[in-house]
Amino acid sequence: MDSSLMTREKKEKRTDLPELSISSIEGPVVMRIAPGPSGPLHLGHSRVAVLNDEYVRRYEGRLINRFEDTNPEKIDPDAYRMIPEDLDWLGVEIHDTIIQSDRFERYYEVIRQLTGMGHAYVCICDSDDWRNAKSACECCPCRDQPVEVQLERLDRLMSSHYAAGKAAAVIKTAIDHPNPALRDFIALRQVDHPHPRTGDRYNIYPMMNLSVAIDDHDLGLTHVLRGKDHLNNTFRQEYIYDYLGWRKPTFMHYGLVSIPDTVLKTSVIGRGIKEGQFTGWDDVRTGTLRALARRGIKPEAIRRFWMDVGIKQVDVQVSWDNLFAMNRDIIDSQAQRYFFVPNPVAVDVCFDGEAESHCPLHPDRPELGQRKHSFSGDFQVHICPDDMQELQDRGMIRLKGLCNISHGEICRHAGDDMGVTRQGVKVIQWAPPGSIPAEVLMPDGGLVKGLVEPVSAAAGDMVQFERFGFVRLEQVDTRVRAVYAHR
RNA sequence: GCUCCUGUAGUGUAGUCCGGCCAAUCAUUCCGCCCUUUCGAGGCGGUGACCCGGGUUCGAAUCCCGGCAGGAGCACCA
Repeated sequence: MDSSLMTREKKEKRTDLPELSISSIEGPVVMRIAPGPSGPLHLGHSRVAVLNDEYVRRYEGRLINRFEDTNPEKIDPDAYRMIPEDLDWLGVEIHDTIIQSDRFERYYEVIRQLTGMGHAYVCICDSDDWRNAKSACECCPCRDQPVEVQLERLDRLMSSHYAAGKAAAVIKTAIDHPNPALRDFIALRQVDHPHPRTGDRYNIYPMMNLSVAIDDHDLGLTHVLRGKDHLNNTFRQEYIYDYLGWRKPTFMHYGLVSIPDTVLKTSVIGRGIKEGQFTGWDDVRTGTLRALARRGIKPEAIRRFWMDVGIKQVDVQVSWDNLFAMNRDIIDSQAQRYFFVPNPVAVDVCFDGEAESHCPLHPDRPELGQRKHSFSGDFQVHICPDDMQELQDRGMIRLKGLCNISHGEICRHAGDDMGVTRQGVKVIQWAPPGSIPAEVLMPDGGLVKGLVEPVSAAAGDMVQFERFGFVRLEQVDTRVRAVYAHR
């Protein structure tokens, strides 16, 4: 038996998410993620995906991906393709996919049913008046019309008799509910905007509280896990469950996520791409999963990160440090080491002899072999400006894996005694003759140019540029292009 | 304004339901030291927190009350 299914002892450390309440459900656990197809997924979205996925795996249940595309004005048609790609990259296993724009008839059926039961009405008041009445706990004139009138109006609404914005189907809750957010809510309205999937076949669209309640019920969801920004939506949706006598899933709400130092908002990124400020959905200045993937952040690190954060209702601020630490832990043993010299300056070294440098491709894995460079007589290497300064100040520096060089009137090979490092001589990376032009794309969008020794890793690999940071190689041929991940 | 949710180190987290083993866990950050021909990895050590005030109790991070603070919602977005 899976030990995680056993009730934990009081003093036992929690290493996992808390248990789901499964005593009251009959079949398997069914959960869902419900992205709006307005763009690709970003780091914030990945939390709900990972957590749902983890639960479904643990209980051997099913995970449904539901595209919530009931607002035709906010849809990017590419998102229907990009989101599954992103989920796949994250390692989230989807057992079923449904699209809300396939289900308009069902939503119409339910709103008609609710109207017939007297739980919904069609309001044809000015929307401001309706809202103002609500905030004063008062009904608008439409609310108390008899059911026959409401059904008639619903027919008219459905046949576009009213102009968009002039009428809406409204779910009754309690007009004097103490929480103003819960007094009557719009369920259905007309939107005159072509839908990328259904064109102009439908122009009556459900609001999310209607479609979500219906779908969650129809799909047999047992648990709904989402952000607590949906708390009031849950309360609204529960009215629909209650009116129709539906059994409710267990609702769980985790705290809000704030992610510093990055652009997350899909609409902002989309606009930025159109206007040329961003290079695309994978622009490293954004927090999309595509951007993180490009930087070499592994999906396993993201998963570990969200598991560590858990499902508490406290708001959290994402710590890039923590995420990077988890990523470093994953990639460190795989990443080959290379010398990259940013903003290189040449150093001519006076030498009459022969030497060969030896640096391991990975310091902890000698079996991977070494990078070797041979020297005979005078030679030239490149080092970065800070190290040049150090060489001048101290008069000596050690080229890692090769030799020491001294700085006087001219620079000289100064032997291979490693003991000098104990006297504080710095050990630096250097670019041998035959190095390749390289540029590293930094998280702020800037480019660091330099030289890198010949690289035997391939595009797509993570490598560590020693004393610079971990990068993901994007191009390796006559030049090297890489994207900075973290230190 | 109203309603709801939440307050443990810089950040994330454990403990809170069922009060004592909590002078509070783990990770990360930061600072030392060791090791290492990287500012990576590894090892050792250190700094650092129970929002405040009352109450109950022999005993409160944990239970109760009151403050305060933060967040969310009050959309014909999701």
